[in-house]
Amino acid sequence: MKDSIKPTEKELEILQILWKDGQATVRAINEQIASKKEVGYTTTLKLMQIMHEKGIVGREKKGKTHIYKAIISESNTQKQLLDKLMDVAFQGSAMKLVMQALGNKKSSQKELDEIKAYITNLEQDNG
Amino acid sequence: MKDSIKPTEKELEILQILWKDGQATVRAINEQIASKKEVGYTTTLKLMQIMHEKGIVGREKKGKTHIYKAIISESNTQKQLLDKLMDVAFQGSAMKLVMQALGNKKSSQKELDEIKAYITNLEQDNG
DNA sequence: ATTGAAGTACGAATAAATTCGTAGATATGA
DNA sequence: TCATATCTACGAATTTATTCGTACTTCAAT
Repeated sequence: MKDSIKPTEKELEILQILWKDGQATVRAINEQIASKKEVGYTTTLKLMQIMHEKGIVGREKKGKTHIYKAIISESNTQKQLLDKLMDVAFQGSAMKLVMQALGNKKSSQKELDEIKAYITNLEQDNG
Repeated sequence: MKDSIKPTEKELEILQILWKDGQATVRAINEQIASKKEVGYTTTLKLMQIMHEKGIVGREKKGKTHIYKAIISESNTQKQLLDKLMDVAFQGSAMKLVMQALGNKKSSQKELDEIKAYITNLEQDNG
């Protein structure tokens, strides 16, 4: 559970793809990223090598190619990032953060209902 | 409403103090920051000068001293940061973010109730 | 007027993140 | 086998953020 690594912004972009697809080659990831904004293949490669050094991703050799997958979990990473954001921008208050997030966006009735249900559930867990 | 400036982490630390206190001198801010972690006066000064150049903070001369205050609003900045986090870590879903935030922390009954009330309120606005 | 404490401006060192070129290794099909 | 397309490794340039030293200015108290 010790997961105090903080991925940089570009690293997160890669992680999101890995979380979504389960695993991927450098080329596959580079293609997805480059479809939004031009970026060289070796740039992505280097990033992934660094992430590997840091222990953020694992890899396995298949022929001459490496197949990567995320080592740190999505939810754990999300938790870390939320905690940090709470700290640096919401005076440490999770509630302020949640309210701002809810207010931000026109949420659909369905989404709001889901959240209420989720909260009710939390309350039951709490006792 | 145009507020597309993205403060860095250290800038945010300063902004939080300005939002909290309304206004402050470099010295006052440096003292608050330095109480957590040693940092030179001119470091804070430089940061605030840069923020001034960027238009993040305004200042007014009082004697030989500048009195600073935030130009960008707290809630607008929070919104930007949340949007970005949603993008880079929650596959763009506000709901995922909110649920994760709620689940993160043992929230008190009272806090959860506040949120439910807030949601009910939103629903009434919507429909 | 002089001096010292406290301010500002500014250049530059350092650190961290991002980007990419080049060299060399490896599989594959002609 | 040999050419070539596709990989990896790695050094290094660039960019952005952070930190601080030094020089100069300004106010206030003697």
